[in-house]
Parts: sequence; structure tokens; C-alpha cells
Amino acid sequence: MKYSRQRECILNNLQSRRDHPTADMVYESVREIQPNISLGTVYRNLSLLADNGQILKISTGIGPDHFDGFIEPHNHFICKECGIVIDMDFIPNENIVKKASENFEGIIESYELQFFGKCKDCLKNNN
Amino acid sequence: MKYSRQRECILNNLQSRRDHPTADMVYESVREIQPNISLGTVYRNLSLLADNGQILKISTGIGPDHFDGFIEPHNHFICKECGIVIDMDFIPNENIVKKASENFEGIIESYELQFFGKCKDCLKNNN
DNA sequence: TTAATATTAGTAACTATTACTGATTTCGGA
DNA sequence: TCCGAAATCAGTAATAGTTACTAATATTAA
Repeated sequence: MKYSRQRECILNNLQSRRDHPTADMVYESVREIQPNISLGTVYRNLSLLADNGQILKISTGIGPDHFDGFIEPHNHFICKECGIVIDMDFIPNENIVKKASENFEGIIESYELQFFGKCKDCLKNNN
Repeated sequence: MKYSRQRECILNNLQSRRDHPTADMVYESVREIQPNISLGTVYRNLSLLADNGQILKISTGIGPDHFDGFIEPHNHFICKECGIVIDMDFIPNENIVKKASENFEGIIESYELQFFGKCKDCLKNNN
């Protein structure tokens, strides 16, 4: 994979924040440094970086995909009202991949644990 | 919620199969019984049924959403190559929702555990 | 410096899903 | 049984999110 300024800038952006931006949010943010970058470039590089394991792609089922530059093992909470993605520090005790692999024909490479409910703010606002 | 032939037919279809069809697959299948049903009706009723808790909506991040008429607690494997969704009988020992709720401001209503990797068939075909 | 190749910006196209509209169906009450 | 309000429908248009295409540019190894 050849170096590109745009890809580096996208990765830097994701690694320097702890929210979970959508492609569009990354685009808006990166545009402040690379004003001519195109949305397609952002999408393409987010895919490349996620395939590479340098970032995480989070598909919530609510609106667009989100991305995460923090790749240490952790899980996510997704608010069914507003769609916000929040880091959860809880991690299961068991070796989930190992246990699930028993009696399974195929290779399990990873898992994703997502929690759903209402976030603090939506509770307060009675959404 | 008022009764409708179309909704009953969609629910019956999902409950009588153990794969994880997309909206389009449900549409094709239900059309054999209700030839004039429209795709929009299928989408609308799948949403209603999922909001009701009568079926599950599975967002895999690979292509369209899938749906599941089997709502007893279970988890899913998703093949990164072909996108197929497969039931996993493995269920974590811990009370995951309870544990994750500690130190979390907000209400966790449910969780979804998805496994990713390569399915038996894609391994065989070297995909 | 050159040449091969990856990457880009800009735009068009595509896929999945939702919204709209006027006609039809459901269903509780007369 | 019939009526009327409200939900639902089929058909279609519109939208959101994402991917594909193309000619120009950037990167990199020789």
C-alpha cells in the first residue's frame, strides 16, 4: 500500500479523538486540514484502514456506520433514540471466541459486543 | 395495531424458516402467497415487527439487514466473505447486561453478540 | 529522472430503505 | 348488517449512504 497524505490525515484524525465519527464527520473534520479532500476518498480510506485493522468500523443498524481509532479490546453502547456510540469498559471474563469456536465449523476471527438502550441524555430529555 | 393479512403472512414466513433472510428475500418468498404485496409493505412490517419484539433485525455491516423469526436468546456468526448469518448456540455465562450496567449512566435494554470470520463453505472454496 | 502504479478529486451510479398518495381493509359501534 | 374512523395497502418517488468510474496527480523503486 502506497503512502498518501489523505490517508495519513484520516488516520491521525481518528486516533486523536475518542468519539465515534461517521464518514461524513471525518470528512468535515479532515477538510480543515486538507480542504480539497473528497468524500469518496474518505470512504475509500476508512474501508482500507478498517480492513487493515488500524481502525474499527461500527455498524449500529441506526443510520450510517461509525468509525473508531481506538482499537484496544472494548465494546460499545448504542442509544436507540439518538444513535450515539459510547465506549464501554466492560469486557467479558470468558474467552468468548474460544468457547464459541467449539462445535463451530468455520473460523471465528473476532467478535463484537454491542449494548442497546437509552443514553443518559435521552433519558433526561424523555426521548 | 390493526390486523393485516400481509403482516401475518410476513411473520408466518419468518417463523417457519431458520435462515436469516433480507427484506428482499422475505418479499420474494411472501409473494408466492400474496402476489400483489409490495416491497415497501414488507419493509414497513419488518420494522413494526422488530420494534414489537416479534422478530429480530440483524445489522451485519455487510450488505442489507437480515431478519430472524427465532427470538429466543442466541447469537450470530457473520461470514466476512459471503455475508451469511448463522445461528450460534453459544451464550455467555455471565449476566452481561447486569455487569455492563454497573458504572453506566443510561439504561441498557439488550445486547447483541456477533462473531465474524469465515464460514465452512468459504473456507472450502478458498474465498 | 523516469516509468510503473497507487491514489486522488469530482462526479455519476447504485443499493437499501423510507416517504408519499390515493385506494382499500379492518373493526368497533349503531 | 352497515357505517365511519383509522390503519394499512400498492405503487411510485425520493432519500441516505456508499461505491464505482475517469482522467489527472502523487508516490516510489530502479
